[in-house]
Amino acid sequence: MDAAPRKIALPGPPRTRADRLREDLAEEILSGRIGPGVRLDEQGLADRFGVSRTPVREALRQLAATGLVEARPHKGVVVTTPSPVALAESFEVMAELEAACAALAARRMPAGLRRTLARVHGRLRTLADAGDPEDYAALNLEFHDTIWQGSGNATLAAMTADVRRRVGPFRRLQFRLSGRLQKSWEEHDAVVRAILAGDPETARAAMRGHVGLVGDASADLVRPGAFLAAAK
Amino acid sequence: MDAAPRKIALPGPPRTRADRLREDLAEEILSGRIGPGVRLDEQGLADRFGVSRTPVREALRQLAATGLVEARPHKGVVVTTPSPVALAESFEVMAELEAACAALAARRMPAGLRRTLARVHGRLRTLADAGDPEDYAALNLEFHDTIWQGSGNATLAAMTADVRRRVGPFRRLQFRLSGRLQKSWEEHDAVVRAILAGDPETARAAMRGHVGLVGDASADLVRPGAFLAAAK
DNA sequence: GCATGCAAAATTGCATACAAGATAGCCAGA
DNA sequence: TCTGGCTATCTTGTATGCAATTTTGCATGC
Repeated sequence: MDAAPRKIALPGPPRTRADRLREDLAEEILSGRIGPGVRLDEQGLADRFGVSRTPVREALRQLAATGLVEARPHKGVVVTTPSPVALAESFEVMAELEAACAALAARRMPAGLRRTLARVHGRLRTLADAGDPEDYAALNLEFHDTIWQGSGNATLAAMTADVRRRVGPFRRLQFRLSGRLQKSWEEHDAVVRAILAGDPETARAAMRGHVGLVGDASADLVRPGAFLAAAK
Repeated sequence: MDAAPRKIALPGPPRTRADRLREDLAEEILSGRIGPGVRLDEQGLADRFGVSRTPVREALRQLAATGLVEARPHKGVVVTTPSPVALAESFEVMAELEAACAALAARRMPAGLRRTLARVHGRLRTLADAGDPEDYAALNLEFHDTIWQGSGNATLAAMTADVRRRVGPFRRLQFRLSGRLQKSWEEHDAVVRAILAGDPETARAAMRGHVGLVGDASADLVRPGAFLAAAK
């Protein structure tokens, strides 16, 4: 006999409909498929996902608690439209958090992660030379993730990753701009040197400058159209 | 005619049962009245608050999204019991956030807030001399809040206040310890001097040291009994 | 005495029904 | 024609009932 289970038993706990809905909606929002200001109709979502309103409401409430959507009593929920000021503040927070990660990493990043960091940094150099914005952006995330891990503070790492995810739809990735890849790599290089040298404050300053530049804390980095799309 | 409304019209929007439940439960958890590890029974809460399970569930889902409670499918909701490691990490995050606030405040705190800061600082001096831990703790919060506002970054200020609130139940306030008030005030003094002098990095370092000491990032600052109470 | 398996109870997840508040459209009057 | 208010409709908030899963208790066998 075999009777191999038709459904592959995933390791995770049995997931509920509301959980899946929450993740699906979050993904659609963060990917930009559902833009800021769009109203999320409960019955509409229920129909679309083939469930009742109850799990939809629970998913929306969780998203509201994380700030991804805004819900006002009896007035429905809409995808959050951050003000330019709020966006600039988020970028500044991100810069400070990333900088803190770098500083802590400089103090206590384990040898294994240091080697990983150096390796990723080296591969980024190749991609920068090749001028490949797509792959550079992907590996760039891994670069930062390595430093988050290197902070030795999972809570801080999670917060940093979360803020970065949230501002993601509003960043304009400038990697396509001529020379931006090279400049980014040089900024990375300063961060890597400081971390490997065990110099926290230099690492912090270098990282803050790097992130602050990539997502400069000014209104003009808002992705054009994001707010227009939000306007009803 | 008068017909004065019997219910005072509060400025806020019409609140829903789930909202009130969420706030009430959050308050009970953060105040320590509902300790870590305590199971939150849906029907029990519904009976206690005189509502049905539906708003209770929505409140619990929101609390779960913020990390105050943990919900596993079909297994109920329990008040989050942070591990000693997670707690230490949170304290470290708090120190970094407070330090970032101080650094930004040193750069751009408006004159009005600077005067407020100086005034609060002066009153704290009086309370420290008088050796009044209660009032000192209260005004100490105002001291920090002034700096949060002074950062000019409402997002950062909110994050910092939130982290502080969450670790609140696990801090052991050492203001009662002899000499602690004086030492705290001296640390404050270094922060205030750096902010008023417009020296961001000195302010950052001073604040990090201050917060790091008040809630020292080591396991022994966990309030004794918090985990014992959690043990079922 | 202890482990194992089954059944019943309890609890959570979801769907449906109803209530309350908000929005929109219409009609009356100026 | 425009304005004000009223009603109809729609959406959300809450309650209730049922389904699904977990847990508990007991009986049975070793």
